[in-house]
Amino acid sequence: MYELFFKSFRQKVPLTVQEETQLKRYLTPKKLRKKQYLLQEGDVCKSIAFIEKGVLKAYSVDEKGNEHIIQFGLEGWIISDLYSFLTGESATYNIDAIEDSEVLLISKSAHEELLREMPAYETFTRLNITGAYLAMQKRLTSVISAPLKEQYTDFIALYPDIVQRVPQHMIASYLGLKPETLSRVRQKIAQK
Amino acid sequence: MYELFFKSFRQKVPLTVQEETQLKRYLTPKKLRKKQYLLQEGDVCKSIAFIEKGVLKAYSVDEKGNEHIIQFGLEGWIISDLYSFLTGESATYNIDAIEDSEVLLISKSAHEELLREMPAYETFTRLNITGAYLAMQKRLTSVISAPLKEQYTDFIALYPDIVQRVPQHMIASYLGLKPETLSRVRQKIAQK
DNA sequence: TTTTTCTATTGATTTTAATCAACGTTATTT
DNA sequence: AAATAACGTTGATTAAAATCAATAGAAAAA
Repeated sequence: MYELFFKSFRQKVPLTVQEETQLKRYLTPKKLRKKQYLLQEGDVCKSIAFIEKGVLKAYSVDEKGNEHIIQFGLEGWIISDLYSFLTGESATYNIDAIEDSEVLLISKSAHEELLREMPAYETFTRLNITGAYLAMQKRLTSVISAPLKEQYTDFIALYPDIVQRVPQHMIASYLGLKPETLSRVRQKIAQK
Repeated sequence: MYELFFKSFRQKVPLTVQEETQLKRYLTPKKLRKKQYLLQEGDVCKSIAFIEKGVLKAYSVDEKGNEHIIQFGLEGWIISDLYSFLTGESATYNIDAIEDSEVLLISKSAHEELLREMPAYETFTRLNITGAYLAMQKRLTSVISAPLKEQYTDFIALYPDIVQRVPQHMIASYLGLKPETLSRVRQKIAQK
């Protein structure tokens, strides 16, 4: 249940056995059924979730009821409404499971204590957020500059596993377009 | 020349006088004329820049020669091609000055040494990148979900100072649309 | 199994943004 | 002061994506 978390941690920062034992006490495992919410818009985000197994999505819903997916999360990724988590304001995103999933939760108090008391955890956090920032910057660059076809081909090149496991209309939502449009983009790509 | 940097630092993390003195040795001030490059695509990004004065922009250029602005930087902000800085690969962004500007440069070796030796600096870095992440996430949400009018009104509400100091066609570029289109969006907003 | 829901595709039409071109104004340079 | 470059706007046209509607297959639930 904790293997992936510690593997991922050690890849970034060395960790002693004592630290691992200590750290484990701060983690709360949770299982999610497909479609189950981890967080609902309006609630306060009480924890960061490390994904041990499964696929989740974070998304907002507009006035018309359309979902806009801001992030997918797979095994080894972290998912959360970070703004809500850090500020205590109510969440603007929903998070739910696309498949049956298992996550490790780190509560706010756990997070703060770990940051204060375990330097390795701060480094782990810094590296995680840096990686997330770089990934998002790449995505944003693509959205504002690349034509649709490239955006989609870039996406499948970068995240082939997501394409396998997630329905197309969700990928369309992630790319900021309608399912019909993505279907047509795919058709055009296939012709060549 | 260093006031804003230390003010910004102290707002995030407490800093002793000794630490401040030590830190100052790692900072290299640099003045930039309007239009002067801080970084050119293809070069390796050798430093992070803290902006003491002025306005800069980071942007990519596509095959057709169009600029796509990924980030503006004002006083108190940090600007860099972080991916290039961290990996040593050549930069995909250009950075140049929109106004005459003054920046403080932190080289890669300085950055690494500070991270190793000064815990306050790691915290400062973590908080900076977290803030940048949250700002970019908000922007990305807007790009994939909001209609153009809202994107623009959100932008002017969030960054009125940028609107004052930066030509409109650059704001269009930042929003991922053509200057003519932004002009028409503004016209429609004004009618109401 | 049968029903229901979810999913991807296609067609016709409307809406939206890009493109191409021209123009007047304001800033910079020389 | 004159010349040049940069900037913002407007118009006409083309291209791209959203919308509305219908359909068929696949997956999940009853």
